[in-house]
Amino acid sequence: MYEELRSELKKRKRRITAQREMILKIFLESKGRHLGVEEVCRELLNRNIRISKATVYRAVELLVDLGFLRRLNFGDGIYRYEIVDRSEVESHQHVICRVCGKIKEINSEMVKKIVSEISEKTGYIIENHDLKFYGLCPDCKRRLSGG
Amino acid sequence: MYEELRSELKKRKRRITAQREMILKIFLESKGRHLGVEEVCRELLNRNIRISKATVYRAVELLVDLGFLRRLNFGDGIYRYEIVDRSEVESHQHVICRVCGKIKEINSEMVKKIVSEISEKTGYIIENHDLKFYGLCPDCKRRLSGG
DNA sequence: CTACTTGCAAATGCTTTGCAAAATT
DNA sequence: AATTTTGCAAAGCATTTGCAAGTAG
Repeated sequence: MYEELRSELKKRKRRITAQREMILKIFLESKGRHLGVEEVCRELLNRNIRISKATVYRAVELLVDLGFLRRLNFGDGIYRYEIVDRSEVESHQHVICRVCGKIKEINSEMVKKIVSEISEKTGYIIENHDLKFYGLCPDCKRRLSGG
Repeated sequence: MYEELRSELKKRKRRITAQREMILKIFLESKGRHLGVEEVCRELLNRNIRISKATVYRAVELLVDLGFLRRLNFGDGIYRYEIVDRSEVESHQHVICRVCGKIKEINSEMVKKIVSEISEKTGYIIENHDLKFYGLCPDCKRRLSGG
């Protein structure tokens, strides 16, 4: 993935820097997590690396542009990012527990159907989607009903 | 709807005020639109009513709590709100044009199926969802390909 | 009269930006 | 050497909050 980052940067005449590679590394090593800028900085500090917040903001924006990250918005006022897995054929959706905030990723078989239904009904070309489901995770369900 | 607002406010021992009713009125008269706080203030000013932004923020939060409004997040850093139509049996989804920003509401028949699929697969109790589809609307499609 | 609500201005919190110093090409 | 990137501090912007004055019950 680092090689791909380097070649993308070259293609766009942007520079290869240690900061950009480290930030991508954090995401590669945190698969399945959804990190905000603050958390990226914390992960970096855990590895004894200090990169300024401004640089992290600029790097994640660039990484989204280059297609390495996807920007997520769970409605808590913080933009979070996740790595885009290029081997992933299907998209995934997020299921979020309203009590503990835990996020599960799933892969519904129905999504392709829904997308073609919508594009037929509306005439839009659907390029992208953002599907979130909110509710109670099994643990919180148990905790709340069990006592 | 105003009567329902009054009775909900009474039930929760919150006060009935002209500001709260006016803000609800704006939404009732803007069905199908997705207003942010700034736009609500502008609509009020169009009617020669001045309500402070702080009050609008507090009112929409209350109206969401009471179930009259739904908070939306289209990822542009602004919370928008839409009226909750209680006669509406089905939920609706938003289809957003990435060029002109136009938002179409649709009602997919597949949503119920996807929700039950997800709740089976994950064990979550799904209470709510937020489904957005991004792409090109027919107009922008024509404009972009046609020249 | 009491408690809630409003409006203002200030504060907050995330994100962006200007600029000089540092790093890449 | 030229140009981009970084880090810092300041600015920006939507939203929230403290508080005195106003209003509903």
